[in-house]
Amino acid sequence: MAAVLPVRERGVCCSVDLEIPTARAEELASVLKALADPTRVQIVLCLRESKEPVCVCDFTATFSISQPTVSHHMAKLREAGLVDATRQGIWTYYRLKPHLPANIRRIIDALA
Amino acid sequence: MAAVLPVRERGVCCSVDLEIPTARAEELASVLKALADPTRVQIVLCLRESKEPVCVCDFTATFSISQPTVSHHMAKLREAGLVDATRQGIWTYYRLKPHLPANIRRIIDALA
DNA sequence: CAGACCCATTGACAACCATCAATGGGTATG
DNA sequence: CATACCCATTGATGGTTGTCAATGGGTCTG
Repeated sequence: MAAVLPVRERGVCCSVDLEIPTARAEELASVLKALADPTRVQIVLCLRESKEPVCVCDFTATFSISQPTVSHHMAKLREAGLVDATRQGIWTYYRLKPHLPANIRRIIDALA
Repeated sequence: MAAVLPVRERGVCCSVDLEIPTARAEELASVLKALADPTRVQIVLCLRESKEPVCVCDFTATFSISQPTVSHHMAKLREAGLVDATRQGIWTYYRLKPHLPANIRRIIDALA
């Protein structure tokens, strides 16, 4: 169980190999930030499950937060490129963006 | 391509079915929050790749941030239950916690 | 047109976050 | 013992975030 620890020499620290470029890490972090809220997790999972786009007013009816806050959350998801909005009459419908990058899709699937 | 939108009636909004309980959404959000930083993404991916635990001083040598900031990031990952620390002499080694929940593991794997 | 409805934006505020300088505690070396 | 090293904590600061009240712009119904 106790992992064997590397032997080291005082005063000698080695740079670590980065697995991904910094720019990519920033992209990923921004997507993760968009998902890092309980309400947005619920919204994304709901959109993932729904075959049809979902109307904002239903989200407003579901969560115990104000309508502007729901709108704010939808905007966050939109800016992160995770969702897609369509207006029809007075209603705005959201869906998960089709053809999300595979790894983003995997993250979302892992939440369910 | 244009998705078919549900027909609605004015003044009638329906609560949406939540896919997961609120408590679980909060748990997931807290893990996502721990991952939602470029430096921490790099750290986690590095730990994921490394067979041996990694010494903090190497992270300090890798990123262009101060030592207290590195320490702060490690603490965040620790509090989120993602990593594990072992002291040996003057060194502190971190590794991904073994036996992470499968879905958390899947999220981390999706970052690579 | 008048009113009701849906939604986004703005402004404000408290809470949180990433960062650093300074500090202190623990550990090895000479 | 004195020094050097590694790391965590504290305090402070500028930036970001989640939230709401207020507002305004669109859109439909009567």
